[in-house]
Amino acid sequence: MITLKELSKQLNVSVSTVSKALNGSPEISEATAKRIKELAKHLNYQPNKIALSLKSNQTKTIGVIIPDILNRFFAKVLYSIQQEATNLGYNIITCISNESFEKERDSLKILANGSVDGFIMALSEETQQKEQYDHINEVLGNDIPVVLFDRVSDKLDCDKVVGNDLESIEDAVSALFDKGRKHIAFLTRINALSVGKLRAQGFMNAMNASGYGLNKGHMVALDKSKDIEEQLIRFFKNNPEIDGVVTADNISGTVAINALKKLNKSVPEHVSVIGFTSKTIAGLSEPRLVAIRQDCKGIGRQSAQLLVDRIKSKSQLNYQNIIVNTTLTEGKSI
Amino acid sequence: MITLKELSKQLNVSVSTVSKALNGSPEISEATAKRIKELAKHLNYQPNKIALSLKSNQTKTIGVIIPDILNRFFAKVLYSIQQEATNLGYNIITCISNESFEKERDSLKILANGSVDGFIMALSEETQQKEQYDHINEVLGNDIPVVLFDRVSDKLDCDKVVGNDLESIEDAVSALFDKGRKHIAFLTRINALSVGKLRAQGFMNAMNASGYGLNKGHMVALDKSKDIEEQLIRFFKNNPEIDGVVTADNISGTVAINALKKLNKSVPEHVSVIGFTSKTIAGLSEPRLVAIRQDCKGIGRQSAQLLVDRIKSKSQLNYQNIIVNTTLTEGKSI
DNA sequence: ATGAAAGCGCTAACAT
DNA sequence: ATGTTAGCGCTTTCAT
Repeated sequence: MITLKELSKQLNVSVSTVSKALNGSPEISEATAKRIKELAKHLNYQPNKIALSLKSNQTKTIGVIIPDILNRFFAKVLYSIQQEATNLGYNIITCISNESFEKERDSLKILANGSVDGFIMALSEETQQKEQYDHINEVLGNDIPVVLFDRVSDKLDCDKVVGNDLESIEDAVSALFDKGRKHIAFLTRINALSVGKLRAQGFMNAMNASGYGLNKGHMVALDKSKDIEEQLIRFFKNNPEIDGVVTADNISGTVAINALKKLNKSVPEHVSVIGFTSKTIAGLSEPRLVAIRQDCKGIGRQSAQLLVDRIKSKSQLNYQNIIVNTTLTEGKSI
Repeated sequence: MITLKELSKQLNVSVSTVSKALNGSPEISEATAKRIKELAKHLNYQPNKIALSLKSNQTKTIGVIIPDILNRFFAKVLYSIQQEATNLGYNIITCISNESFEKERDSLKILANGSVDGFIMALSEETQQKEQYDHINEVLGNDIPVVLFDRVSDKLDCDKVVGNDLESIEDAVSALFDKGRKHIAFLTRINALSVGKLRAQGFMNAMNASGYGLNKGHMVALDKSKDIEEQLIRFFKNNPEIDGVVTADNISGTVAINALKKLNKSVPEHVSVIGFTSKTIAGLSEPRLVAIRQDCKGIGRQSAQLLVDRIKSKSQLNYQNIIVNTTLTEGKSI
């Protein structure tokens, strides 16, 4: 690894001269500047990032903590964050909490030791259940900015980026009404999450606002530890009147289609189904699932921009709450 | 942020005394050590990572470069790397090359400026096509160790961790033979990749070794830019004798089942299908796809261990080539 | 136009 | 047992 010292030695000038020349300071004569730059290029000199960080007290890296990398939503947001961060001159350190409170807290603590300039994160499921946010407030209290996305909490005072979860489910239910469906089921595997609750609320709002009223028996909180398809088959058997399905998570929609098929109910002739998932997963079911799709790219981009703005402004005032719209993908399931 | 200096001031001792006390040096008397430790804990002192890195010339972080985060294989390996790295006291900085040579080269270059102690990476598709490895050899030449996994190259002299790609396809074809299948198709969307080539070779080996011989017309390199299902329907129509399918990538298996259904061929009665994918994706098809499954956890763990060993040993000798076995998942598609 | 020196936070060899 | 000092690689103020 080649350093300023090394360059200065080879050229018989001082370290500070080299530093200034390389940084384009007008103090240095053109002639020496040229010599220095040439040698630096020739030796492929790269400034030591660590030394720069120590000096400037900023690392130009962002800590990203996501609950689950196998979830396409988080994977896509992560990719988008990385793209935008790169554009803005930042690296990212990624930690996966695996929905665990402890892992989330530990990751936060480790990275808060000067390794990153700020955090972008979605709360783990366990954190949202416990409603314990001390670890995050401590970071915030240390003047390290945090941007929360998707999995957020009212109890936390910071910047946030979320989808329009509630409205998107309302719109989906409306779409089912438009197809003449009346007995609509709401399936969820994410009842414990903030977004899960919002989506459930959206369903209740839509049903209450309709003439048909809300039947709580048609809201199914699936047990993730058990076979989803079995649970759905049982539900559809016990509730044969169901002619429409809307789901809050990224897998129930596909499984619902399979379950209905096994009961000889065809989609969309007998039952219409709208899921909450990505285009790719929606394409794996037959017929193709109509899905509520998050703008992952938008969420990632906005989160990164918001955080970098916050890092640069150094102020902790006027926290923003950005809402990114969902879209309904094309499909054959309604 | 609280520093050693700050502690030393508050306790009226020197910085070095504080440092030694906190690091458990026997030079310091028990009494003062206790005082120091107590204040440190009380003030929640955390050693500054950046300063430590500058001093020790090691960052205790690993750069991980993967081609595609939406690919469950890479996502799982990434998670496993992170777990193992955490155990070994390392953080990870993740970069997603998005299958681009340039992005891969840039990421490597940025992180090689002292930001990481070593790399774990899978080559991007473009890199494997171009067979251009200068950027990696430069890093290696700088004595920064690199561990390659899955997407590797013979032209690169470094540690490697791969699955038993060739044998796993051979075994899958054998399993189809055992079911009485004779006209077996090989589907791939990853013909350009090193692993794709190995898997194709495995298919050819198996067919050649069998009494049935190899029909190259039964090997289909799918065009990723076009609709996969359409391509498959056309292929199955033109080759009605096909009674067995084995695939090299993580999505063709599911799509093949759907395509066969549309042609009123039932799986597994008329055609047997074995895919190359994760348990979760395999579970989304009806009937459940039998799949060759990589030991992602093993690959990640071994890669991390190998890299950390290499970092610690400081030697660049006796590169290892670790092979991690695949397994065949249960399903109903054969 | 160039260089010397201090300092970012830490460790460690070397005094005292 | 405690303190002084130098140095990791860099920037920057203050001489010269």
